[in-house]
Amino acid sequence: MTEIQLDTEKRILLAAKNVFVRKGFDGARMQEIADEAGINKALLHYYFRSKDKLFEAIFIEAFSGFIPKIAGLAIAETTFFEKVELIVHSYIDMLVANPHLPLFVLHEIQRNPENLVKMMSSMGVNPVLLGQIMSGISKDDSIRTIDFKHLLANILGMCIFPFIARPILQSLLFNQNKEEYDKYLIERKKIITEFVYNSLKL
Amino acid sequence: MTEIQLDTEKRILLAAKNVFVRKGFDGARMQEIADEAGINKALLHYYFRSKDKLFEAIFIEAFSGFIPKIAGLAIAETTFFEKVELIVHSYIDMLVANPHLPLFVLHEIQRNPENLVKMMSSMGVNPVLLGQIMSGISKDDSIRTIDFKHLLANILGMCIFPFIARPILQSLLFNQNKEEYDKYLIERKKIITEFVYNSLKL
DNA sequence: GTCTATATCGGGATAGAC
DNA sequence: GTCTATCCCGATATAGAC
Repeated sequence: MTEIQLDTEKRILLAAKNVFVRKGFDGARMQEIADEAGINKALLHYYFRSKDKLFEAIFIEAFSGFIPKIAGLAIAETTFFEKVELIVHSYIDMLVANPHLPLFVLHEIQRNPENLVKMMSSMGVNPVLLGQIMSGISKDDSIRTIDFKHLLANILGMCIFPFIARPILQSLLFNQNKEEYDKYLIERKKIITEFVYNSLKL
Repeated sequence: MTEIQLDTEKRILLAAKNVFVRKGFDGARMQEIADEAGINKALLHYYFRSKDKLFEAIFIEAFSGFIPKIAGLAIAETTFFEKVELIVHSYIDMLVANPHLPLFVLHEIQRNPENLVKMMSSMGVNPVLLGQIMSGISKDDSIRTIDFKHLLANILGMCIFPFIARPILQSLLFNQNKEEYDKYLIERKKIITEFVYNSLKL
């Protein structure tokens, strides 16, 4: 992290992100955030008026990182399978760097579903945009026909699942060997790309 | 539910399951469980000594339903692809009936990872058993070679993801249309089966 | 801006009557 | 077994000195 001394607000946001992501909203304690930021509770309320407000600030940032950056890819001058490879690789790299992000986002999204739609549209993600990408794919006649909605869920599911289910899978498949599991996660970049390729090529 | 009047303990367990699954351990309130069971808080502590104990009882049941029943399939006298189809269909049917189960289990598994291994082995799920299934698959030379660990994550990921990410995807892909999303979930039984088939057949 | 001290409240747990 | 009343701690939030 190389924190040569960030200003207080930054330190709070960093600490809050760590604690909220690890514990969820209900499990997180203002005291723990204060400790991790090297300050006291009162100062948290000085910068952010309430726990809710602080959480909101964290969540927006986390959520935007979690939504796949597929918009840009829609226009890119590459083949369909190169796009898939790019999505899978960059997404898994992001997850390796932020392994607790998915479960955090998914859990808190259900706690407060109303805010979701607002955040989505404020981020420029909407069904219309996705419809355009959709039609772009079905035009490619070198691949098998597949509904974009299903393809998206397939790819994201295969990428995300091993991260959110890590405690189960690491025990079930690797006898709790952490290093082996990290290797497994990296392997999946190639595996998933090939899996999609084999399934859709004609 | 047709509850013509279950005995108190059953009513508590049912109410607790609903509340815990909806809110998670930290978010759940003993008061809310009591209300939903039609009793008061004190009686909860009479039947189950603490919130932790009550949760434990719920979680074991929920967790065992969540672990795929793949053990029996290992011996079944069917082709590989028929096994895949059977797993996908029965698993998605289970998820349709219990849509909140996955996120609940996944979240609480991280809250208390130590208990996990015990529960796994007490349920007879272990790497050795999975190793046997693994070798059973690689023997089948009518399919492309794939590491069972990756295939398992692929299938489970594709099945589970649309359920845990429902609030995002329903907004992103279906403009919040609930009925359309339910249809989409059912469609996935066929889609996933075919996706795996196309990817692995030779 | 940052601290200590304190108000306030919610929620898990218990006592004890019926 | 089931209830009401209460204890008690922990956690958010605020007051106010420096």
